[in-house]
Amino acid sequence: VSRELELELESVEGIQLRTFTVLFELDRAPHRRLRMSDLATAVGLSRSGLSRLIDRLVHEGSIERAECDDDARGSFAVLTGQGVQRLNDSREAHAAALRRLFLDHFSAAELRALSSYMERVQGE
Amino acid sequence: VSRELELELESVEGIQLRTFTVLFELDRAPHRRLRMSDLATAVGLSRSGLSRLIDRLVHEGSIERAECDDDARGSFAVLTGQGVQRLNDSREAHAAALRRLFLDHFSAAELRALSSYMERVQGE
DNA sequence: CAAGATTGAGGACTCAATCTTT
DNA sequence: AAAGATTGAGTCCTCAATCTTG
Repeated sequence: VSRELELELESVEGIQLRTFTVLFELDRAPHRRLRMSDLATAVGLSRSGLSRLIDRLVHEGSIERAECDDDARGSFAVLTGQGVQRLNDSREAHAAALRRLFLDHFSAAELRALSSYMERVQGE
Repeated sequence: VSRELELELESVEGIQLRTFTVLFELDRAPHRRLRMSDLATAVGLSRSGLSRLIDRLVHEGSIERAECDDDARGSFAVLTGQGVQRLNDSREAHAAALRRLFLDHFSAAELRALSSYMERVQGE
C-alpha cells in the first residue's frame, strides 16, 4: 500500500512520500523547526540519510538550515515559506490517495482494530 | 515489522529477506526453476533488479542460470544443491523471527481478520 | 515491431570515519 | 571520551537503452 501511495503522490504532485513526511513533521513542530537527529528518528531515516535528504530539500528551497544557539554542535532544519506552500499543495492529493488506497476499504470499527494491532507490533 | 524481520534474519543467518524469498519461491516451483520475469514478479522486483540479485546469487553458488528450450529468449534461474542447503539452513530462523515479531502478538481469530484486511488492499 | 533479459547511468540509503563542540 | 552532524565508500534498486529472439 505504501508503495502505491508513493507512486500516486509522485505522479500527481511530484513529491515523494518521504519528502512529504519530512515537510509534514516540520510543519507541526514548534517554529516549524526540528533538530536533525530528532527529525531523522521521526521519519525513520539514519542521521546520514536524513542529512542528504535535507541537502536536496535545501537545494530545492523548501528547507533552510539554522544553527542552534544553546548547543553549537546542533543544527535545525527549518521549513521555508516555499516549503509550507509545497506541503499544502500536496496535502489534498496525499489525503485522497490514502483514502482511496487504504481507508475506504474499512469501517470505523475495523480501523480501530487495525490501529490496535499495529500498536502491538510497534518496536518489536 | 518486515524491517525488523530482515535485520533478525541477516544477523542470525547472514541472509537477506529478499534473498530468502527468492530461494523460497524457487524451491517450491517445478524443477526448482522459474523464468526470470516470473520470479521478478513473485518477489516484487523489477526485471533489472532481479537480474542483478541473481548475478550475486550465482556468484555465491546458490543459483545457476539455464537456457529455455522452447524460447531462446528466455532464461531460467535454477536452485543449486547449495542453494537448497542455504534455504533450509535459514528456514528455522525465519520462522522463529516471524513468530516472535509478528504472529505471537495475535490470536487465531485476529490473524484471520488481518488476513482478510490485507486481501482487500491487495493490488489497489 | 513486441517480448525476455541484461547493462549503463543515476538515485537513495546505510555503515564507518571524521570534524566540531560538550 | 561522547554526542550532533556531515562526508566517503559501497550496496541495492529503478528507468531507459540495448541486444537477441519470436
